[in-house]
Amino acid sequence: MPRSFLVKKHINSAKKPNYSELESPTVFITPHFYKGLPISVIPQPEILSPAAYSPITVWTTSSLPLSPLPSDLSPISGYPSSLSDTSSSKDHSGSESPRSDEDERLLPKLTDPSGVEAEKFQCGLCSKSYSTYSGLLKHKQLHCDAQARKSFSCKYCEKEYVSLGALKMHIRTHTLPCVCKICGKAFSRPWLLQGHIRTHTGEKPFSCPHCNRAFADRSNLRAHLQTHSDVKKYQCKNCSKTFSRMSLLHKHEESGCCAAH
DNA sequence: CTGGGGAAGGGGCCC
DNA sequence: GGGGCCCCTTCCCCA
Repeated sequence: MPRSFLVKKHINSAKKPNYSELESPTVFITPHFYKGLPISVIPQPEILSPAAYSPITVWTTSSLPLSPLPSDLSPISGYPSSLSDTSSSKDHSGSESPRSDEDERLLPKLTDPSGVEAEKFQCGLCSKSYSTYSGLLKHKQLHCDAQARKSFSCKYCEKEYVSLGALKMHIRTHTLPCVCKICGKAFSRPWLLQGHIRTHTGEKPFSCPHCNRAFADRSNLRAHLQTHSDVKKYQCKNCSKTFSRMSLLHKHEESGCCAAH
């Protein structure tokens, strides 16, 4: 039985990214094709839209909450309403609604949680003030956002990145363009899919030099090699006991060793 | 309960 | 700048 607990499956439609909507050609790799063929991921036009890469708007009024932001302003437009739950990053609903007039009316209140109707909208970068939100928005788009383009925010979750490339890489974790043709599981990167396909083929290219065990994943071999080592890599600060894995050390600490000292 | 294996996520680096 | 790879980390399961 393959143990792929962490794979984002497309079986439950509630969490299934709509690939046709994303216009993202998926990458199908079968074991038959896998060997010898380079794996490429076709860029996804949808995620290259300006909305996906709107720079972070810097609010120095210290009053504007992170959420909700108007969809046409927020760099994270379209992400689920349950922001506080980080797991929601996997729950991209794809429901994007254009900002309504009501949203526009709500904006001044968002900038002023004190309850006092805000009269001014101040630019966090140059301190210029505007009587209307749209005025501030125009100003920022025309003058000041260029200074804020150091940051790129994901449209599906609240994560931010300093480079467009890093953001693109991250967005793949939402769009999952690499799909296993055998079982339909989707992955963010081709080599993740490759590793997954090894679970189907049984291929284990990473062999332990100390025993006859082989592994499909290099990191798992590395973890295994620790079991051959007398001195484990991860040591408890309290009892000096060593562990082959950090997760084991964490388990040990959580089990009460640290509390007992 | 502990240790280890399997599978996968994701950031960073290098070409 | 993009893709591939490396590495670390996490999670779950099982013996």
